[in-house]
Amino acid sequence: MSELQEESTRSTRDIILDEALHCFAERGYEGTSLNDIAAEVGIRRPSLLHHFASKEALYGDVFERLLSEWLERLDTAIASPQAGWAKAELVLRAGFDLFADTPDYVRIMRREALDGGIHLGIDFSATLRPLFDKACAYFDDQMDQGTFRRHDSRHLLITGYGAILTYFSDAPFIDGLLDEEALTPNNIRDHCEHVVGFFRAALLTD
Amino acid sequence: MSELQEESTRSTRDIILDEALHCFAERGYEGTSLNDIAAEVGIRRPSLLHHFASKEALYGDVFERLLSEWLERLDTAIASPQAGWAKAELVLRAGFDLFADTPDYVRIMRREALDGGIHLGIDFSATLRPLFDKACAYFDDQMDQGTFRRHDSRHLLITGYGAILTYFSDAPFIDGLLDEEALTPNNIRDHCEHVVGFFRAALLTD
DNA sequence: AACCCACTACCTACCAGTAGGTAGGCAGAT
DNA sequence: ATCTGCCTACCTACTGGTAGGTAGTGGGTT
Repeated sequence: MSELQEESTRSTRDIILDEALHCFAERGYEGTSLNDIAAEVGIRRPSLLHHFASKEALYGDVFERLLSEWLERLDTAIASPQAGWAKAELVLRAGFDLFADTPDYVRIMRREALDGGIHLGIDFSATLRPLFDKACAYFDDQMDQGTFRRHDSRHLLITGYGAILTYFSDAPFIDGLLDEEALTPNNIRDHCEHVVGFFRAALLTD
Repeated sequence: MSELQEESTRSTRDIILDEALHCFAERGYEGTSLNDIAAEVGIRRPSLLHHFASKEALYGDVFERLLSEWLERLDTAIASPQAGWAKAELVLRAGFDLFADTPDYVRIMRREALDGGIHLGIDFSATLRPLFDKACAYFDDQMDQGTFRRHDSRHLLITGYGAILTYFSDAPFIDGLLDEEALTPNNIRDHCEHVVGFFRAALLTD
């Protein structure tokens, strides 16, 4: 009931964007046909192409929403006035919350990383690059000060990126390893606590 | 010259398997057409279908080779008689070498994890499950003995899996972050050393 | 009030191109 | 003479995209 009401208030364009995100995340760009998306929305393919010029344009818009939302949420976390481990933990948890809220984004992001961004006109690693460099500088600074144990900051960040993202992107596979659903709130929290504890142990010398 | 000679000695079937692996890894199952593979081999699509009953069958055979090779190489590493951190490091490095030798396998594996194994009749997480459980038992044992710092062994392994695999699977994306090619021997070695050092710092209390 | 006009959102019908897969023929090796 | 490996020609199903038509809406004008 409330869902119907919600659908009637959301614009068709937004509904299409949401369903397209889900389809692309689930089956990839090539694995998703415009018919699939249109069917999910409840309209015909030509009607969908009335709102978006082409499949590529639709995909581009989906990805643009992703990047802007991620940048916004991560930027506010990074801008926090804390320092030392407290700040690293805060950003780590912010990233975790972000991914937990938008697992479809994580999966589509990973697919794009796998494909090297061929479906997008833009080079999206360039978009995330400033964030990456800022984080590198922070870790280097903390390691210079002796707050953190010495590691190669760039490889450290890539390791962290992989450790967090994988849990969400490979959820179907992890389900099979854990014999339970990876993406339940409880299991997400457990994995978050583990990663935080793991990074704390690796970075702090106490 | 030597490549031509090599191609003439390898059976057509093996050449097809190699090219299919590469195409599937690069562009995914849906993103790869049988024409693409056939063209790479230098034959027509119907000739390819003379060797493999269908696209699914070909993909299944590619994946079967992957799993058997991985299991074989990891099993020998795991069966090593060492103990404590030495053994963990040995397995870590064995995994790294394995992935560095077969980056196409890593990418196809990741795609399958993303898709939840829909292209395979088998549940491949079940195939890797015994290895996973064995590794869990080892870490639990070491942590009980106090050799390693206490962590949740299952989440620890998933974190490690993500940290190592991501570097290879997302290489195109990481290229953009590092401003250099991720998969050069030098950079692979650097990342390996980082991951080993990172895990050592997280697991050992010294 | 009645009419007209432009506009939006949708539809059916169609296009060319490509997908995976099949049928049948042909050349060379055993 | 058979078998193997490849070929061309063809099939059906489906892809992204287009053409053209049709309801319904909202604002002016008469």
